[in-house]
Amino acid sequence: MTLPRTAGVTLWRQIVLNLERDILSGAFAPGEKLPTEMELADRFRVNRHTVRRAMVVLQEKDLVRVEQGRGAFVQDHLIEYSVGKRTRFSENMALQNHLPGGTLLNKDVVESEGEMAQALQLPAGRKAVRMDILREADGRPIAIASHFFPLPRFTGIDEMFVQKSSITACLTEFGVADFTRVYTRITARPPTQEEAVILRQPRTRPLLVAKSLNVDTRGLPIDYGCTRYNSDRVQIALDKA
Amino acid sequence: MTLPRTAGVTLWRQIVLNLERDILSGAFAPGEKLPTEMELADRFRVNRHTVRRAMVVLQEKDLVRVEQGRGAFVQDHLIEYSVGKRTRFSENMALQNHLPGGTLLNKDVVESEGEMAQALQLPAGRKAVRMDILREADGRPIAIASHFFPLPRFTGIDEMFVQKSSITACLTEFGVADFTRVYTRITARPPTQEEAVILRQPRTRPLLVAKSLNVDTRGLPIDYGCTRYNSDRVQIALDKA
DNA sequence: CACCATTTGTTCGTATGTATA
DNA sequence: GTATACATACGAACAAATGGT
Repeated sequence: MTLPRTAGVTLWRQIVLNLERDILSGAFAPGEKLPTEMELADRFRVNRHTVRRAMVVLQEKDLVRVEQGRGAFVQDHLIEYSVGKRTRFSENMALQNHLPGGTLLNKDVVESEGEMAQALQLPAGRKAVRMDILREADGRPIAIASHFFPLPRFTGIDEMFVQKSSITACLTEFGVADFTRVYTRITARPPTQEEAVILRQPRTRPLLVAKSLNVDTRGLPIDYGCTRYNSDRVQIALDKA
Repeated sequence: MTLPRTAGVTLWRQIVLNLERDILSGAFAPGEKLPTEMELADRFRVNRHTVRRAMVVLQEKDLVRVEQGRGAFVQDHLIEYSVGKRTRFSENMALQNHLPGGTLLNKDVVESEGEMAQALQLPAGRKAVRMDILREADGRPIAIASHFFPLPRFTGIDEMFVQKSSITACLTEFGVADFTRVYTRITARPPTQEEAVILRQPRTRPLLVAKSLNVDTRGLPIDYGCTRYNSDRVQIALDKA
């Protein structure tokens, strides 16, 4: 394909429009790898730099994402993770027609310490159950959630989760009929190697990190959590509904 | 300093406790560079691996952040950027005793297109004013905000911002007595080279990206924005107040 | 642009102590 | 006691990112 070099539109802009059309029309499917920059340069009969200039624009438009050494990929549809007073993982996924999943990666009893102790108002010396859960949607990993439940109140919740595989269901068993989100604080950082492997994402893509506290109906803290989302598949939504 | 190798505490854990104490006591100030891994290894008379192991733990505790090729730094206090129905930059900073600042980086008139057009409900062919603003707190850059105001309603708002340097004040002049946040969607991605330079951050540290829509009291969309926060200095807070 | 020193990141291999069956 | 498994600790080399010349 040879692009007209006479019209009032620069070559790189024509390439942008061309690829934009192909992506939006579905000729390149979401998640699919685009041809390499050299292949595109050959196809449009231009220099590779001209293609690169177009790719920068496509990235700004969130239509593609480029990974050094791997290639350019059509941006996947992002799962919207809604955060509000009543945030429940399963409900959240169901609302968007995603099949929720959860695997217990790790469980442990830890000393009260640092942020976790402060959030749960745990005095020094008291302990908490830590559970690391891999969150999945449609069979694909989307987040690693570390939850801390204060002891002795929630003794055995880890064993129970293996059975029920739902935190909400477990809490109900412990007499927590309802709970609400007190706060959520969101940051971003690169993943550790382990996190990248578990979430099946390149180390160059950041994590969205949400730290949150849930309390029961009496206002007692019951669950401090730190959830690390794959930022290629998830966006956090705050709708004022 | 030689660490006891006989006690019931492993070497790397002793190093964690040692550095933790020095950071919390202020012996290493926030933002300061720690000694290199080799220097710490010499100081504690251990192998570099043993120091690295301790650093992993300190990172998990959010006490330090490590940058390849540069070193390890004591984690700075994070500015909390609160997001809610009534989100105003200046108020937000003032509440936390930060001195707010804003510089107009760039202004432009753009065709309605993509997400922006959809959010502002702008038909094809209509235009909008785009303003890129560098947000600062205490003189340090914390975010780049791109705002889109629909035309013709807000003709000249860019000129006005140069005078007033406050979006809220400009909107008041245009008869917008009050406005509210309809939604905020948060993602994360690596910065472009330009963004990294402007925000004075390494390219290895991610941006927090918040896309948001504001409407006036009649529910008409007036401002679509895409704000890119330096994730080393800012965390987004959602308090249920 | 290339080149270099500094610093962190990764991967081999090796040795040792400490539980546990 | 012995065998096995696992975590701890050290050593050397190389890769990758950064910053300066």
